[in-house]
Amino acid sequence: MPELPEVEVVRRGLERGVVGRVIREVEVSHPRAVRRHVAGAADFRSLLVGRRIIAANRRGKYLWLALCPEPAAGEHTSTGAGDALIAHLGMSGQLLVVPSGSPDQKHLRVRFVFADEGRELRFVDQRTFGGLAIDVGGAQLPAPIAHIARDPLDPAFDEDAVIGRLRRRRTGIKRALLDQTLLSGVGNIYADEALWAARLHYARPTETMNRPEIRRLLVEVRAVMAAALDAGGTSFDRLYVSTEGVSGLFERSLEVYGRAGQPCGRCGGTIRRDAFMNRSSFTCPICQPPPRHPRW
DNA sequence: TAAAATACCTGCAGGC
DNA sequence: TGCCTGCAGGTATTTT
Repeated sequence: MPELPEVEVVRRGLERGVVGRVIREVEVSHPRAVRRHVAGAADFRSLLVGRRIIAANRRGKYLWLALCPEPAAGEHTSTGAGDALIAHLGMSGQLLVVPSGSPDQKHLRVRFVFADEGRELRFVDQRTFGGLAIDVGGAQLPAPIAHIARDPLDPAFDEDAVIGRLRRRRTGIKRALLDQTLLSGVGNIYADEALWAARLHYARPTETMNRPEIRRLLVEVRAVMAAALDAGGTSFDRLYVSTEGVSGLFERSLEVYGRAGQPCGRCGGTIRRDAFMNRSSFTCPICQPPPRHPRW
């Protein structure tokens, strides 16, 4: 599932594969893929044809391609300054840069053809939780994602401010980690991995945590994300791949996620799976004992 | 106002 | 073989 490291791998692939190129044609084959573009698929297409991509950016798990304010010569009318093509991969979205003419993927939703007739950009999404949209004038930071907090790998991440906000919450620590308005980029996999590394149970009430404890947790969040980034991300069932279609290798390094019934690599305890927020949490019951007064 | 619950989706595994 | 159920989970929306 794409979390911050996976999305960053994709962003780097887009930087290599599509930045600097002019879009010649856009085919939307599944309207749900552009449902967040309320003006519809035809408008989506008309805003993109003739535009040059000038940057590939990321905030948390959102990506956006900044578009040149001026259209390419002889092509479409400009819509004004710096629009943005926003992308979210959801659970199963892929942005692939592939040779034009290569066979369509089963769940191909949107195809981008470029004026240079080189490789195509394809948005492929099995479960259609992801999607694309245009934000007019949003090249710097699109309005629909302005509420997303900075991630722990962002140089402008304000750790002291995040610790303060986290301690004012009245909820469980994992819920807080997954709240993208508090800090972004953390999903179910890396939340479980970082909590294991910090020896914290997911139901630990945030208001009982002191500053050094939260700081130590954020160190582990950063460490697990950086290691995953080095490995090219985590892939399950090939639902996450890079823009070149390559799976990540971090699954081999997971300590708890998806390892219910197996021994903890630190203490030998048996890793357990609990239902949590309509999904799963994996913990070592010895390294991560539940708190006396849990907040789920 | 904050926190929690729910809806949105498809493919697959497992049980019967 | 075919049907059914549960599960995967990020985000927006609704409810408490």
